[in-house]
Amino acid sequence: MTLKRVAEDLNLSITTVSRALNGYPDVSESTREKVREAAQRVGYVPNRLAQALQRGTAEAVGIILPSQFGHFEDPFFLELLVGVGERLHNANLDLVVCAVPEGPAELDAYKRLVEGRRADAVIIARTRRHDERIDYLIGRGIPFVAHGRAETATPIAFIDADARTAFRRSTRRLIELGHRHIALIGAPEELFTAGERRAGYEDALQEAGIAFDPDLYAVTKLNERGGTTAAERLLGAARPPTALLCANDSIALGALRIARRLGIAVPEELSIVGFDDLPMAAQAEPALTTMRQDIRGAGARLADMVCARLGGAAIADLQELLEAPLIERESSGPAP
Amino acid sequence: MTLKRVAEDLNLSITTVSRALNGYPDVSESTREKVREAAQRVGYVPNRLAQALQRGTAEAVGIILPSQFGHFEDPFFLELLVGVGERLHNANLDLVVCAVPEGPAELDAYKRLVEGRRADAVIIARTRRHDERIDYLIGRGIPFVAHGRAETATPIAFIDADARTAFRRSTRRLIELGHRHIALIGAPEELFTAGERRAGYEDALQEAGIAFDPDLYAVTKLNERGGTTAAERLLGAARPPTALLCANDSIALGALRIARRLGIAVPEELSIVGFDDLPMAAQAEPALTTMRQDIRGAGARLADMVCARLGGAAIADLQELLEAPLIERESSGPAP
DNA sequence: TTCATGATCCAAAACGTTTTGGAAAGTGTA
DNA sequence: TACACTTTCCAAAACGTTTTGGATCATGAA
Repeated sequence: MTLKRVAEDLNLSITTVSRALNGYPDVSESTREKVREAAQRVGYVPNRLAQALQRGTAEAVGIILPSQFGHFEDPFFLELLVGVGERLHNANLDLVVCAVPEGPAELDAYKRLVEGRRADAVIIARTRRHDERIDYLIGRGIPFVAHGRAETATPIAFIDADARTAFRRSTRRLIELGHRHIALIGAPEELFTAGERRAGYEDALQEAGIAFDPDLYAVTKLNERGGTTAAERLLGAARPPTALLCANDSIALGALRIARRLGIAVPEELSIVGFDDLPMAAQAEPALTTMRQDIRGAGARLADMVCARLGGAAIADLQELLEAPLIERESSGPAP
Repeated sequence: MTLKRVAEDLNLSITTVSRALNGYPDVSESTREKVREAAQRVGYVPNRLAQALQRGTAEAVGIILPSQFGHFEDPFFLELLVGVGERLHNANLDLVVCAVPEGPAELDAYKRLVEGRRADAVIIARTRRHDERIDYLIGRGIPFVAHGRAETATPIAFIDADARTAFRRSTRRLIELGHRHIALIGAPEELFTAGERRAGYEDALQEAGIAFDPDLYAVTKLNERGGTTAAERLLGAARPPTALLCANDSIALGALRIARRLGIAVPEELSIVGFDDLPMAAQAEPALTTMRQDIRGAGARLADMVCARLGGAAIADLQELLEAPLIERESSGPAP
């Protein structure tokens, strides 16, 4: 059902029907009412493609989901997606999702999305320190908003958890509990957040006068398997740590499993702390101490920021750092 | 960069440029090469909105994600999404995602999506026995594919796990292990799959000459909390069951937690069986016996089916029932 | 020479919308 | 009456693509 048909039914011009429905003042109230009624009756819904073409804007934002995430990271992404999607829907913007394997295909997908005018802006997540996606987007002048920061020449719009502060606070708390041998299972170093987490950890160590010990530092993928292998190595060392700070809840859950397998009591012999506060963190046995991130809320803010960006807001006003408070549960306690 | 600009650069008509790029035979190889080169050089990417408008097809499929799923069900949906998305991307179709709260807004979102020509077809998941979404889509003649079945007057295209067979097999296995008091924590009865699961359970009971006992049947939401409350009630009864068959891994994990809290040993005193084989099922303590569903694979098939449907395939050829084999892990064993 | 044939190319219409720049008719004022 | 203004409407262009239905020209056959 098109505008033309509605216009013909009413013996009006397409122009008038269009303007009646869009609330222009140059159409009389009586015809406007007639048009509304007719449109309603025949079930007229504007063709968004035609609208978009005419307006020169797609009324949509794109997001890529890297399809080979480890399973245990998934809850993070879906939460983000739901947060973003719901808010965008309210703003009458569509969300176009591409699932592509990480790698060159990913960049290509962004290109298709925006240069093919399918999306006006994109959202990217899990930023790397040097992120070719961001370089590309900046180079092309494509509006985007990131979940996570990056090292870029020009500032970008982002929302991110203040992981540095959070990790400093958690480390300090562990020190307060008497721990001196605190290991960090960090994220892959190409991720921006990896540096933040490590920096926070080192900040607290330094404040307490504890030297950073490379043997107490491991790097691994942000999933459960990464947690198991890293924890296995750290806990098998000559002088094993009494506390394990993990970049991620998934990693922490993996560590928890290894501890159980090795017969190490948590938290009596070993404290474990995660990050994200995934729903399953509270369900773990023992319940996981972790730093909380409101992922769905971040998604909603991300959507708001995309709208603001499309509305011409300055990038400087679109940079948010969110608190990640420490939630102490059963997996952490005083040093043995 | 538009077709027009490329044409002007080359002193050719828009028609010729278009036809050159689209491989029509009525353009000479030499000009085709020139056009290709020029398009490449200036970074021409066709405007998909214009293409879509002209072709009368959106080249996209829609999917709704009901935004208030319980957290523990999420992995299911993301897996499905990734499976669908990846395959659609390969078919050069976009995936438009809407996140809306369940309820009337959901139907509205479908309407917007397809009547606004934003999507050519839609995918729906978690079908209900009488599903107003399906009625709507059939009524409007909108192509769709469902993950899950429904009771409809006309046949629909679907892919679904054969839960009835799976539950029959699992129940039979429990009986084989000596269980006679087997409880079922079923899904909300408006879901189509709820009936299937219960039917499979009852089939096996009947085969073994065991009467169905309403006191051993509970219904609950498909999430972890549902599992805890239902299990609490069932296990607190006068003659508690020795085995718990759950509609879902999430429910099973909730039940597992309750058993632990009540000091009931699993599997020595109580066997627990789930459904889905979520990644976390294998990680549970004890590892969960469950029926496996290849969710990502189902997503990929779903995408294939949508393409087939858009290509004019008959609905009768687009109905698939998938095996859900029993994966026996640590949470089930002989009856006490 | 004439005519059909093929090989290349192109103008224009169409998809459904929004917007521009009036036109027509009515109303009040001088 | 003549004029300006307001109200209400509309034709046509535009967005970027695909497709239809030729047009043009060279080639070879009759």
